[in-house]
Order: sequence, then structure tokens, then C-alpha cells
Amino acid sequence: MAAPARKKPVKRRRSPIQSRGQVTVDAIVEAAAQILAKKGPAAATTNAVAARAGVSIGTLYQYFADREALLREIGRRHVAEMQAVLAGALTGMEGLALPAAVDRLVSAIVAMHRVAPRLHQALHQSLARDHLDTIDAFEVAVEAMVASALVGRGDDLDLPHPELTATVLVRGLGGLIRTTLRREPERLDDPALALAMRAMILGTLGESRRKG
Amino acid sequence: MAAPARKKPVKRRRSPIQSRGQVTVDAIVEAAAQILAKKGPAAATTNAVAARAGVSIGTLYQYFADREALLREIGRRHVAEMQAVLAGALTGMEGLALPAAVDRLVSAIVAMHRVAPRLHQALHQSLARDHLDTIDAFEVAVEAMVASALVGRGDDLDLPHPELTATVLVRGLGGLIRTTLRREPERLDDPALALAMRAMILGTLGESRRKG
Amino acid sequence: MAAPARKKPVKRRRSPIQSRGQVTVDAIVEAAAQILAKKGPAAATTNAVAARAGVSIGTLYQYFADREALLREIGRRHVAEMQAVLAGALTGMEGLALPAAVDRLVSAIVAMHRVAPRLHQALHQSLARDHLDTIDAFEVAVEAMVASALVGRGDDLDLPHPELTATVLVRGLGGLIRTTLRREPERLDDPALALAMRAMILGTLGESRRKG
Amino acid sequence: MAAPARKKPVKRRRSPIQSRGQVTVDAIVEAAAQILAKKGPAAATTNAVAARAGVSIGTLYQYFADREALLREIGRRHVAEMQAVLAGALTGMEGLALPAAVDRLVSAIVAMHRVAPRLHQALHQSLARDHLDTIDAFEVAVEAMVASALVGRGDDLDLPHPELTATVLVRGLGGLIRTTLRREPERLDDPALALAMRAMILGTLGESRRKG
DNA sequence: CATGAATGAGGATTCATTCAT
DNA sequence: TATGAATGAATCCTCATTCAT
Repeated sequence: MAAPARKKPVKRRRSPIQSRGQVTVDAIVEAAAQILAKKGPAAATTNAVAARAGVSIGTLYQYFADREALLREIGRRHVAEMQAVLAGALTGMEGLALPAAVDRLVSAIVAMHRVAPRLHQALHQSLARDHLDTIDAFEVAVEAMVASALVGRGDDLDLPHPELTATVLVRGLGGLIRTTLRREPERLDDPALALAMRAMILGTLGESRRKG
Repeated sequence: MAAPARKKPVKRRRSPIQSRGQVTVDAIVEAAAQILAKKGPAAATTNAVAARAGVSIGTLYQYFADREALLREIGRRHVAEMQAVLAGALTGMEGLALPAAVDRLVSAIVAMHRVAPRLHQALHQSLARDHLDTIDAFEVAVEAMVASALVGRGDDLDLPHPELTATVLVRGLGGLIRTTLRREPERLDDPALALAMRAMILGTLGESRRKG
Repeated sequence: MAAPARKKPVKRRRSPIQSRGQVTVDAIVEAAAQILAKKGPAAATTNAVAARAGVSIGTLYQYFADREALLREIGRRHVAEMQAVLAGALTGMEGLALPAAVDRLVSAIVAMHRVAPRLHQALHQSLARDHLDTIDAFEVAVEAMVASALVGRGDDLDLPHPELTATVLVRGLGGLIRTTLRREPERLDDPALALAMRAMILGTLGESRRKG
Repeated sequence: MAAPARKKPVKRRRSPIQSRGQVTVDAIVEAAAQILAKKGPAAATTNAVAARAGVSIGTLYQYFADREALLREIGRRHVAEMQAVLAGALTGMEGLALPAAVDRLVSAIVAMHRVAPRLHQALHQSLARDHLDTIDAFEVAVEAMVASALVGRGDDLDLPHPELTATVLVRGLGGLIRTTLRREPERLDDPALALAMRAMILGTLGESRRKG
């Protein structure tokens, strides 16, 4: 088994304010993320991570209480990156007409999932159920974001349950993208798929307008 | 007396010719599935499985070449069960009008995902990429099934790319259901969600009719 | 968290950079050699070796990729020791008359085989055929050495096929000594046996001189 | 480890006088010998032997108290076969002149070692030190046989210590042949080697005649 | 007598984690 | 702080052996 998770005591370790430690932490996190993405959770042993980061195993434990803590930190950073990509891809959507806005949304969500799909999956595989919080919280936030975007369009798109619609869209699109990424990664570049996703969104919005 | 020896992976193990053996195999598979579902892959050690099944570890290895083989068998059985549920929930759909048929499809896919969601997730986490075949094959089959159902409706639903639409629907719906199952399992009983899924399907179908 | 995973055999292990490590390695090798010699290969389990060496099993695996690697290292050291003994026992043979030289050779080969006969046999029993290289290479080297010694004596001993004669002598003498060591170890001190070996060598040399 | 050898109690099992059992025993012994010879001691597990013999593991234990007992029986039969070959190759040596007799002896001993060299080696590897008796006894007998043959030649070969000479010859020749068999099996057909062995014997005999 | 399912002690190996230097 | 040698519980898996049928 990879992570026995022998203990509960959540020992905090120093949070590096000095740059020296920050560099070290970054190296460790980066090394772990790379191994995770390239070889999967089983290969991401603490010793392997330390070796690839060029630090000793002792140093790793100076900054992370245990393996799980390291994984959680990776999750945190991964989510932050997804968020940044998403935010970037969504800016200036206010003025757009609905079809253009939908195109924008589609490509934004696709872009977000492209950030580091292998890492994304590896994190899902390696984090214990009780530590997916960060990722879950992000997904909730995305749904809220899309919901408010839907509301923001006003009468243009008068939806009876915008949150619900947002949930369906975000989770549906997300699932579609993740499944595709796992089984046919190259297909994500197929314009036909983008069109189909667009149709799904537009159709769902249109259909949701009348009855909820 | 001599040295151990690393041996070539001879995968096959005895397949039970006595009924006694079949009972044992079932007990093992059942035990493993339960542990997997309740405590996740890390807890499903071969020893734990044997103990819960009430057999010795040696017996487990009499029927399964290694831990992976056991997991694969569980995957096979799980998929078979999903398939059975899906097939059962889809019978007699030919005569139905589109909205009723969609309702039927939605509840069928939901039912299918309800089979053993924790186990489903655990299998995805534990099986190495090269052993998800069985599950992947099933998902492909479901998409094909839905595609042919779409084609089968004829002019009623004249779609330019029925396979693509089926893919989008099945993966989208699947992702939506799985995410919901993981994060808000009780919500899957919410009629509002069912309606929203219906809207998504109907909308997607309607929108896909014109441009592909 | 994730599944165990069978991994590619990465053979190399840390080679000690601190002297502490060297001490540990020596202790492990020494312990293994002792068990091997006293109780045979079956008793030389990695756990038993670690215990006798006074280190944990983990430490053993820090220095040896697997059990075979440890055995091979023992083989290497054993051969080195035999070589040293042989070289020591053969120095200054050039000036000697043939009978004296033969006496010297006999006692050298006997001494070489006395180094650690039980270990010698245990190694032959435990090493897989593909890892007897080191030992075989040494035996070849010994034959070559003796062959060149035979050639070196010049007209004094004009042999038609010195390599062949060396092979016969070394293998014959070796087998004689090993068999005796195994069945009647004390007899190796019997001067009569030494004389008989001498007779065998001198006789063989004499007889080989004419026809090859 | 291959054979834990957990116990000492030498439980006798039925010795089959009826032909049915004899056939079974033969099948088992034959199967074990083949596996031993082809794949080495580690592959000769009791289950593998039973499978190859076409009987159940239970049946194997009906005839052999434990794995060691089976190995010992194989040893016994192997030795008997060697003995038969040796005896056959030595018949009618009385009338021969010394050189011809020596040729005969050489080819007899070579033939004896050719019987089943892989099995021979496997037996040496797998039998615990305390169970090599049968093989050792045979070797002693061979030495005695040769000694008496030497004595039998009378004045023709007036040796001061015929037993010692026989020992040296038999063990030396044996070692030479076994080493060659292991390292350069094809070379045993080389006529030059036969000549060299002949020279060794003749020379040894000649040299031993004067001083012992 | 034969069968083969079941047993479980024992062996090799891994890896998260600690701690003396 | 950093290091890396050392730890040992935990895991997978094998195989000689038993015994109910």
C-alpha cells in the first residue's frame, strides 16, 4: 500500500517565510507533482520525491508533517492554477452575446481541465476521501461562478433555477471532459467535440428557461 | 533447500471444479468488494480480504494469481451488474414518446450508477491504467447503445452525428451523476435534479438537430 | 492510498558514502557469509541475515537490491580472498626446481580451497546459474595462471598443450580437494594425501610431455 | 526458501508392492527428476511434481512422507543408474593391457557422469547435507571398486597405496568431469580431453609406483 | 486409495518516518 | 537547518502439508 497513514496528530511544520525555505518547498512540491503526473501515485514515494527535488528525505519532513500534507499542498497549488486559468479565460465575458459567451465558457472549462490532467487524476487517486476538500471546494466555487454568470445575463436568459442549471452544466461538462481526457485525450482538440459541447450548453440553457 | 527464485508470471490459477470452490471464490470477491467500497483501495489488502471472507490467505491465492487479478474480477462482476441494471431499466422503450423515453433513459443511467458507487470509485482508483479495460469497454458499449437508440428513433430525431451526441450525453450525464454521488449523494433523489437532467438531454438533442 | 504496484527492477542501491555505512555493509555481508557457511543457503534468509548482523531488515535493503545481490557480493569477496591466498602461496616460485614448485602449487591450491569451504559450497548451491560468473571467472583465471606457469618453465617442461594440461590439473586437483573437504575434511592434513597429489601432478606432467 | 524442512519425524509410508502403486510412484519420481533436471530445485515444488506426474498432491503424500523423502528416492535411483552404467562400461576389463584398461576406465567414468548431469547437480543443491548419504556411499563404492581393480592387476602395477591412488584418481577425475560438464559441457566430447585424462591416469599410476 | 480445497507459517521486499550527527 | 542511515510495521505471495470427502 502506498500511504499507510499511521497517524492522526496533525503536526504543523514551519511555514517558510524566508526565501531559502520557500525555494526548497517549491522544489519538493514541483518534484512530487511531476512524479505524480508522470508515474502515478504509487511512484510518488517520499524518498523518490526528495531525491528528485534534490534534497534529503529529512528536509522534506522539515516542511511537511507527512506524505498526505505534501499531497494536500500539491492539491492546493493545482487548484490555484486551475482557478487562475479559468479566471483568465473568462475575463471580459460580460459584453458578449450568448453564443460567443458559451464558446468562451466551453474553452475556459476545457482549458482549466487541461492544466495538468494526469496530476489531477493522480490527486484524486491518492488523496484520502477526507482530504479532497480543497478540490471539492474549488468545484463548488466554479459552479457558483457560473451560476452568477448565468444570473448576470439578466432577462437575456431568465432561468428559474440558475444554480441548478449551473451545477448540471459544470458537472456534466467536467465529467465529459475528464472522461474524454482519460480515454481519448487527443479528441479534445476535435472541433466537432467543441461544437457538440456548445450545443449541449445552449440546448440545456434553452430548455431550462421555461420549466425548471 | 536452494535459493528462492524469481519466476515468470504464470497468471492462471485453478478455476474451481467443485461447487465448494465457487462458494469460496464468491466469498472472496464479495469480501473484497465490501472492503473496497467501505474503506477504499488502501484497506483492501489481500490479508484483510481473506480474513473478511473467512478463508486463509493461501486460499485466496489458489483462485487469484495476484491482487490485481482479484480486482479485475470485481471489476468484471461490477460491470456485469451495471449492465444488467441498465438493460432492465431500458426495456420497452421503443414505443415511448421522446420525453417519456428521455425520462426513462435518465432514470436508467442514474440507476446504473447507483449500483455500487463507492465500489465504482474504488475500482477506478485501484486498477492500473491497463486494467480498466473492462470498465472502459462497458462505457463504450453504453455510448454505442445510446447512439443506436438515437438513430432508431428515425426522423423523429434526425441528428447529424448521433454517435457524437450520444458520447456527449453519456459522458456528461455520467460525470454529473458521479460527481453528485461523491459530493452530495442524497441529492440524487431530488426530483428537481432529475428534471434538470431531462432538460439537459432534451435541450442537447434539440440543439444538435440543426448544426452538428 | 493507491494500489501497490509491481515495479520495474531498479537494481542499484545506495553505496555508502559515510564510513558508518561501510561498517554496516560489512556486518551484513559477514553475517550472511557465516549463516551460509554454518547452516546452508536455506537458512540464509534476509531476515536472519539482518538479525545476525544486528541491523533492521530495512537497512539490509538499503544496501542490497535483493537477496541475490547480497549473495553475489559475498561471492565477490570470497573469490577475492581465494585469489589473495593463492597469490600469496605462489610467490617466488620461479626459482624453484620442478618438484619443489609442484609442492608449492599443491599447497597453494589446497590453501585456496581451505579459505571457506562451507561458504564455497553454499555459494555454489545458492547462486542461480547466471550469477556464478564471478566464481567461474576466477576458476578460469586460475587455470590460465597455471597454464602460463607451465609455459614459463620452458624446455624444462616442454608440453604440447599446456592449457589443456593446466585445465586437467586444476580441475582435477580442485575436485579432489572439494570432495575430500566435504566428505573427510580432516584428511586434507594427511601428508600421504599431499604426496599422492604431488604424484598425480608430476605423473600427469611427465606423461603429457610426449604425446599431448 | 524452497524446502523449509519443518520436521524430523521420519514417517514411513506404504511401500507399494502392488503394481498400481508402483506405477504411481514411478510417475512421481520421474516427474520430479525431470523438473529437477530441467528447471532446478526451486521449480520442483511438490505441487508441480504432482501435476506433472498427473496425480493429485494427496497421492504424492501417500507414497512419500515429505519432499525430502522424494528427493532421497530420486537420489537412490539416480545412483543406481550411475552404478549400472559404470558396471556395464567396466565389464571385461581383466584381460586388457594397462593402456586399454585406462581408456576403458576413463570412458566408463565419463559415461557415468553423463547419466543425468543436471539432475546430479540439482540433487547436490537440494539435498540437505545429512541426506547426501546415498550419493556419498556410491562414491565410496566407486573408489573401492577402482582400488580393487588396481590391486587386481598385480605386479603389473605394484602400487604401495592402491586405495589412496584410487581415491585421488576417482575424485580428481570426477571433479574434472563435473566442472567441465558445468562450464563447457560440449568439451567432454573433445578427444583431446580424453587423451589428457588418460595421460593423467597413466602418469599418476606410474608416478605412484615408486614412492607412495 | 485418490482427490484437491484449504491452511498458515514464513520469506522477500517496500516505504513512511525518525533521529543522531 | 540539513542530512541520510536506520527503522520496522506492513504487504504480497509461496509452498509444504493436512484432511474431509
